[in-house]
Amino acid sequence: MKESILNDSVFMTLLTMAPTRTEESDAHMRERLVNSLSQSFPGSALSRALQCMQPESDDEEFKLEDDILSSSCFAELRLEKGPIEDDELTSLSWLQDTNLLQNINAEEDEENSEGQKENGDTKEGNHYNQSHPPHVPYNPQKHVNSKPPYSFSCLIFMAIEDSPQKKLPVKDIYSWILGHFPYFQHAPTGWKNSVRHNLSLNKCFKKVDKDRGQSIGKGSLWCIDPDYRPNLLQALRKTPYHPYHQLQMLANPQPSQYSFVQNGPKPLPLTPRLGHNSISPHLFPFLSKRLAQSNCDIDSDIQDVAHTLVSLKSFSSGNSSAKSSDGEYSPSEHQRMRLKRKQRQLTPSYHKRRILGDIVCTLVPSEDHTYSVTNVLKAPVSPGSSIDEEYDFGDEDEEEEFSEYSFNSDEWDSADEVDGSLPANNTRRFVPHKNTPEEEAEEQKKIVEGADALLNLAGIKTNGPSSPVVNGKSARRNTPSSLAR
DNA sequence: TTACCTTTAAACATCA
DNA sequence: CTGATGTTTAAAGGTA
Repeated sequence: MKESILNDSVFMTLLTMAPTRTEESDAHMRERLVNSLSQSFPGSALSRALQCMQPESDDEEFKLEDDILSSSCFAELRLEKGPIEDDELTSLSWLQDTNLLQNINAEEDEENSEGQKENGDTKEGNHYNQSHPPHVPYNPQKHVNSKPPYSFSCLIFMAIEDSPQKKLPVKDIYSWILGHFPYFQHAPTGWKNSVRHNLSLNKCFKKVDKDRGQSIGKGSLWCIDPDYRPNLLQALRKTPYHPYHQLQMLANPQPSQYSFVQNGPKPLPLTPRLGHNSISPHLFPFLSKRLAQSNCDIDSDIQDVAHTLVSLKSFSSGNSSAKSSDGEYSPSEHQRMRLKRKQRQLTPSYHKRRILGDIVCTLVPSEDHTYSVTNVLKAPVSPGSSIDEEYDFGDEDEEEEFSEYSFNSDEWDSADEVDGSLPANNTRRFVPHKNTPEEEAEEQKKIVEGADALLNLAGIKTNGPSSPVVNGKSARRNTPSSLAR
């Protein structure tokens, strides 16, 4: 299954989080990073690229082979090792985490320890209702004592989606859950109440009008409200053990996973176990098929972003004239436009409403599948985040292309609003925003800094602007939210 | 701290 | 009448 995107957060992180290491630790880190990643992802483009990226000397500026990066580390990494959940890439600290360089090839140890833990559970008594440990891939058939990491909404959604008719009576929803999540066979009976409670209160589910000729006995058939189906898909996508979660273990190691004990770091696996948690066609024949249909290929986004960043960096660092006398960076207009386009596509306001197949990407959890979710799809536009403003390049030609998704909340013509609430049809007018030359210069500077950051993260020395260093760590780690402030 | 979300429990009504 | 189903309310815990 080909999925996942390099989302706005990732992009913003790459653009803004300039890694800062000392020269000594930089070379050391690079070497260890290459070694560890080569083991974790043998033969991957990432490994090859990292191998190629080892500079011959510290003072020799490393030349990046565009095709290596653009062809692309991210893309192949995802294809080989499974797609990556959006949020997982937001933290690139794992690249700098020295723990990453340790404890390779300990997967079997964890499997064993997990097995021992489970045995211990049985010895010590059942631990039902325990949440599944975050660092262990969840297998519903295996971890029968662990409470599934899915909300009841997701369970119901999966059950209904996994049915041929996409509608089920409560009884069959029970059966599906019991069949796919044996945990509930021994769980307290209250879960059925919870299922009914969810069906009743959650707006994502609705009863099918009873067909007179079709008697199913007591009760009604339940189905997914088409308006909210994308939200449920998105919620499912965000669950911790969704197939796109695999690199989470690498990207955001749980504290317990890498916690140091007195005798040193406990060896725990870093090698991703991919495919463990996939929506298995075997377990979920209809669901897996439908989810697959809901995905889209956005590899080109990532490749374009990487390629454009490299090109921009190459331009700015390799061509001294790229920086004009007044301090403004002048990347080629073409590249700038491409980057802008990608940037816009990856900004929250774009993503907030960007529909990937059937998946609507929301940043607000309440828009996923909550009881109170309102008119998410019926309101295709909403006030954009200030990130858009921050990264609005003010190009009018491009504005038209993206005005549907990105806009500034301050720029709304609020004539339709009476008391701050959206008008009934949620239609609002957009007034294009124009940046001042100063803003544009600042944004261009950020692009170059971002390219620097990306290359630095890959262990490539650059001559570009860098962030201040404080104790070996970046003095300022920008996040999309901090940028928005 | 607050607001919101999710889960759980419970009471009650309706229906087959 | 019984049990399944559906609705509603409330409380507790988690999270942003």
